[in-house]
Amino acid sequence: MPELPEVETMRRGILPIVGSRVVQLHAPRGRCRPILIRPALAAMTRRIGGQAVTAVDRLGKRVVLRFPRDESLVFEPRMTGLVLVSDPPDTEHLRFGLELAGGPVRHVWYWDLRGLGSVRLLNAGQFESELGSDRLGPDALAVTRDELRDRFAERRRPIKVALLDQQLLAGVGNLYASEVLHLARVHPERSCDRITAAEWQRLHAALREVLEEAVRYEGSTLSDGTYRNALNQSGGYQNHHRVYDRAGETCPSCGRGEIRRIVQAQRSTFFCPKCQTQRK
DNA sequence: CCCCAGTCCTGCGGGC
DNA sequence: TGCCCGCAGGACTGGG
Repeated sequence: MPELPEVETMRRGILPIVGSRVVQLHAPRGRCRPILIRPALAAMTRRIGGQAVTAVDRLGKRVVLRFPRDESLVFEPRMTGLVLVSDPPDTEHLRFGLELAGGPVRHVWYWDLRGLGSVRLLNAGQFESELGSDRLGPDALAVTRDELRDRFAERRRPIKVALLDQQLLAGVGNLYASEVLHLARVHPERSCDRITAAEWQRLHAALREVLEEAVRYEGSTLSDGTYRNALNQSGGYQNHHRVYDRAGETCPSCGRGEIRRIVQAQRSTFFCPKCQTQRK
């Protein structure tokens, strides 16, 4: 499940396409259901055909290709999407392709096993209304400590659940939420309005530390093997998870607690009951 | 404001 | 050996 580190790795992998022109768009037809591609290829071609990629950005968990006239091609991988410049894992789940000229890269592919993701071309107005600051919080790697506290502190929701809310903070998903809370020694069920100043400080530091380290390792490839970088290679951060998917193991921080799995908002949370205390 | 269940989708692994 | 079921969870929706 691509979160900030995985999507940032995809973004860096396709950076060499900046300056290349779009020759043709492709929508390969496998046997699976089509994903959301909007607008249809003909209209998309009219708007960006022949145009050069001016930048490759990341917006939370999305990869954004910028084109002239404020057009943005937005790849949203959701659970199993990959943005690739090399051959995809298979052709069956290949969903979208961008044929390029004038640079080192011939194709950008969008591959998506489960097909929950999407590829959308947005003009400036659509981009602002669908992905603007009203809809998406500050990036988890750019947020300041005060901003983090101000946006979260009044809310009466468990901090783990709040961290997954992209409107509050963009980029954190289920895996890194558990990792960040563990490093910050904050219990996942703690209500935001009961988190202390010292804990906001630790949370802010842990966000940076975990996400930056995960970016250095090019993200996490879980046992399902789905996530790959733009060159179809596995990430390395899965070997550095402290709690995620490690229920029953001994906590690597304190060496005493046994990592527990609980369910919050219908998703797994992993934490150490000894390091991460519910009450102060 | 917050919570919950359901929805999309596919592959995999547990249980029988 | 094969089949069914549940699970994985990002983003969204509808109802309480």
